[in-house]
Amino acid sequence: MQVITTECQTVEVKLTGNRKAVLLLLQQQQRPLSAYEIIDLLRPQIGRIIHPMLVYRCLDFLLEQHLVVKLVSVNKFMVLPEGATEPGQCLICERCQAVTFSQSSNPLQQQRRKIAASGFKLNQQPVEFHGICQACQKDDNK
Amino acid sequence: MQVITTECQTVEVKLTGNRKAVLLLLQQQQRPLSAYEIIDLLRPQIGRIIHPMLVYRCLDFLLEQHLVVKLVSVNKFMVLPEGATEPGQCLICERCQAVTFSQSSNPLQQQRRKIAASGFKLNQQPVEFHGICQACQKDDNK
DNA sequence: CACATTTTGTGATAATATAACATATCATTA
DNA sequence: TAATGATATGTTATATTATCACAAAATGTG
Ligand SMILES: [Zn+2]
Ligand SMILES: [Zn+2]
Ligand SMILES: [Zn+2]
Ligand SMILES: [Zn+2]
Repeated sequence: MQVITTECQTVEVKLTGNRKAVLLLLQQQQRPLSAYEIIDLLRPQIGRIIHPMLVYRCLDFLLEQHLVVKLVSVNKFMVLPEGATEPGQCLICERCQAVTFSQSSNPLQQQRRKIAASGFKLNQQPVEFHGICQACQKDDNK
Repeated sequence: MQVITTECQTVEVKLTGNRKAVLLLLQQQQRPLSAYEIIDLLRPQIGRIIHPMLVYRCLDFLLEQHLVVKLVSVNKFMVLPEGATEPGQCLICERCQAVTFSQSSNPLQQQRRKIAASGFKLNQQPVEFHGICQACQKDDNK
């Protein structure tokens, strides 16, 4: 057993070797990774072929523990940045794929409460907004 | 050339046979379909094998024209329901996969303005919220 | 018509994700 | 400690979603 302190909670979880490796990688990278990027980055560390199933199973576990979030619109996984409270929001640039995570701001929290009041039970994953980031807009004007 | 009147605009587009078939199917079904569901449903109508590429190309065109929206978190495509103004929001049930489209309500519009003011240029696709619908919650309590 | 542009047809392949089943490890208690 | 059940891992195969590449056909324009 091992105590993990995250932004939103202190969890006591059985963090086996594989699960720890996936979590550490995501913590090091501080950016969203696809399952297959995780496989490629982990192979040198672990020193043998890693099957997709193994990584997906680790990710499922880490998602259940709220240690990791999935960006469902781009099929990538990330740890919550330092100091983040759930569930937050992400701005995803469709040009450069940059992802900016931030806390849910007031209107979004209000929207979530409104949805909850209607009887729909929201999950705890970030809401994903898609568009073009400021940098890419500037590039377009050149 | 052909004039199409949608919820948000009247577009004059060249709607070729394939594109028309995909659009009509989505209009008939009034629910989100995956590209491969579209292929399966279209085959009997068209009478020959339809390649994925063909369907994805039609969908790309219809997306560009804002005749269709993509639910990026579940890889499905739908026409906007009668009377919808863009960009709207969707509630997606993770248990039964039911999708409920609705207009962006006030707090969400406010949130969108806030994001726009920060310099991020949002696209016109619906924002997708995930959770468990009321019906599935009731089922769980049995 | 000649020519450029757009659309279509088609095969191959990439990227993402799960099913199924055998084996191994861990936890509980007889 | 040995038996047992629960959990985790290893592995192969397969399902699902999406794009690349290139040739042929249709369409628009002067
Ligand atoms: Zn949490
Ligand atoms: Zn960008
Ligand atoms: Zn539109
Ligand atoms: Zn449901």
